[in-house]
Amino acid sequence: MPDGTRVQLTDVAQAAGVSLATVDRVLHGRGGVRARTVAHVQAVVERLGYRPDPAAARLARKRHTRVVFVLPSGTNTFVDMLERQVRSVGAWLGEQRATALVQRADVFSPAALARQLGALHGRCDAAVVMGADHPLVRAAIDDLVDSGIVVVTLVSDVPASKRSRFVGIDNVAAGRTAASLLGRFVGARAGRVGVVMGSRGLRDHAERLFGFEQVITGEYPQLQLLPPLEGHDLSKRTEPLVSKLLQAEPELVGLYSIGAGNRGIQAALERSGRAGDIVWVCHELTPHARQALVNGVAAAVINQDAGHEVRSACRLALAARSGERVLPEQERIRIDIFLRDNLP
Amino acid sequence: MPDGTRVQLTDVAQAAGVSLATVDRVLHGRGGVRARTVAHVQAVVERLGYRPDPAAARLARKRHTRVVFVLPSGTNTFVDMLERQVRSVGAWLGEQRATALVQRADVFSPAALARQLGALHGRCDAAVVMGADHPLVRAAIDDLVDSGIVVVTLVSDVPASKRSRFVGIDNVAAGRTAASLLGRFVGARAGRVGVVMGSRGLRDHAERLFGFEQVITGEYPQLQLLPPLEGHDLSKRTEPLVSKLLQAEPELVGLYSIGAGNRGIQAALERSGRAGDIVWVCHELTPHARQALVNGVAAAVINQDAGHEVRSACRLALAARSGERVLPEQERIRIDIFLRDNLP
DNA sequence: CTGAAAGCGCTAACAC
DNA sequence: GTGTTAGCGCTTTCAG
Repeated sequence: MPDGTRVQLTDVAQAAGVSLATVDRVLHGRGGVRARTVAHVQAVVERLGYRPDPAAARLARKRHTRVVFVLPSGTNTFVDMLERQVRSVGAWLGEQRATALVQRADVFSPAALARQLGALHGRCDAAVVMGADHPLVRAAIDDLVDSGIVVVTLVSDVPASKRSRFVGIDNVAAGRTAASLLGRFVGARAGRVGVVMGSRGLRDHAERLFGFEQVITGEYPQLQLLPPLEGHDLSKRTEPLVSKLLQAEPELVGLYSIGAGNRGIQAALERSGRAGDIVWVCHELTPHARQALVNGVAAAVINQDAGHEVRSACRLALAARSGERVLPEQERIRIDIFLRDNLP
Repeated sequence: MPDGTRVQLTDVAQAAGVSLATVDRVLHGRGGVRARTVAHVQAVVERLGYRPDPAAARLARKRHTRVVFVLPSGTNTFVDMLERQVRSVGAWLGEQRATALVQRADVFSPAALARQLGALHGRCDAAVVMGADHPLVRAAIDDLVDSGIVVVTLVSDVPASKRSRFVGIDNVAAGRTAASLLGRFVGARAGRVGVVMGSRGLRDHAERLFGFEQVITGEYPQLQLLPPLEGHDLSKRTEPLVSKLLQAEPELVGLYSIGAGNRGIQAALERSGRAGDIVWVCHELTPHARQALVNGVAAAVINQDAGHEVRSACRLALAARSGERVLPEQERIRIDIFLRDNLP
């Protein structure tokens, strides 16, 4: 901040010896400007440390910024929570001259997801994508970015892509957290620990498993980790898997559920009569998980705040387009731990 | 929303049969308007469901909104973190046409705090106050509010006052959370549990103690709660207190530290050679608490996010003045639980 | 007590 | 390729 007064567009235009419109074109990459002029203006912007006034920009903007959320189809409660959150920020987004919209896509089919992303060209200004990390998906994201669409990944990252940001938690750390909690809650008892995941193919699940194994094998030698079961995030499939596990393993002292399908797991635990005795840790504070916590069936729930994630994705998507300031600390999604006592 | 288009100031003015300026005066309580006109305009605003456009309002506003944070003086690390956060949102506030400033006050002297609050009249538009809940303080807050200053309480509430909002956590729930964590971490071992607090006079400390006692006595009968020690939030005083406690109580299995002075507690625990063996739970993720967690001296840290609190207080203070929308979910401060594995 | 009118800093037509 | 200019919806003088 060279002097007391904020530097604004007119200052840049004057210093660069061009008009407001030209500066605006450069700043928004609208094209139709000589390469030399572009470079020159950019240099001046840089030198003067120009930052657009977000209030003025929003006020003047005619068209709404259209942001599309692409979420997994299916019956996942957490995804429904995300969708509800998108709806509930509608009015707030309206005030920022933006509109959000949810589309569902089959995440288990990368080709379908990629096709759906491809269809977004020209139909939105920003896309928030929750999907599997697959070469087809990555390519589709890169295409969107190349055509000027801002892409933010949500919950599960596609790190090799050109997405501008990832909104979600560090899943390795989340797995470690689950393990520490489970290990300490089990206490001195020795025994076996089961793991149920959606699929090894899902990046976030694999990462959580990795972190969980690290801590259990490294720090709780009295606990023996059983091979993970894959329940495809469906209660219909997790319930029989866990029932069978409970029968086969009388020594089971802990259970970690990495993905969805928790209603099935809860049912199996309750039916076995060993609920509360087996330390069960799961993810995402859905209404069912909440109830399991209150009933003492679940010992702890690791959560990522759906509302925070949606707001954060929106802010980052808008900021990427408008040059508005982002507060990194505000956008960091916490690994929330919920016990019966600190439920919101 | 009666029709597709947003209702704006001109609509209200037209419907009320007055000018823009008059509507503005009414909306901002600037006075100089006949009581009948005021009532009429307010009715129209209500009927039409008018909401000001925040971008336009901010752009047009000439004067910056001045918000003053009044924080406890002394050497409390958490308070320093709050102050640092205030500093770090300066640029962001600038974009909203606001300026924040920190003052320190002696919280242990209600009279001094009240006097300092009194001195704020005419020197700011909003005050964010962290202070003891005392009749003098309450009266000072009410005076500020009566003179048109927005008051937000921070961390420790003054519920009987006219403050417009409280930003902080539910401290009873925080105490319960600490107890559950401590109880489960101790496991099957029976023994005694110590408590160190700043003072019984501090509302937040008393509430935490209440929640903690509830859970320990109700759910962990094998744990015997010792009478709380008061260390005035100073390491100089907590260290000898805890040292003495450790000598007197060979059966000590858990320790809950409700307030500050954690460096002293950590030192005492480490010197005793029983660190890690005694389950120690404390509050606020200061650098020291963080280190204690990493070293395994502290089992868990309950936290309220200083950055979140400061941003939230600012948003609420500004929104109260401008009629801007607040997202209640976004302003809820979480009771964060940190283990070694989910540190930010 | 009330109204008219000049901006706030940027965007986006439209003109050159 | 580049410049001019009319707003965006509110706040705030300054007249009446």
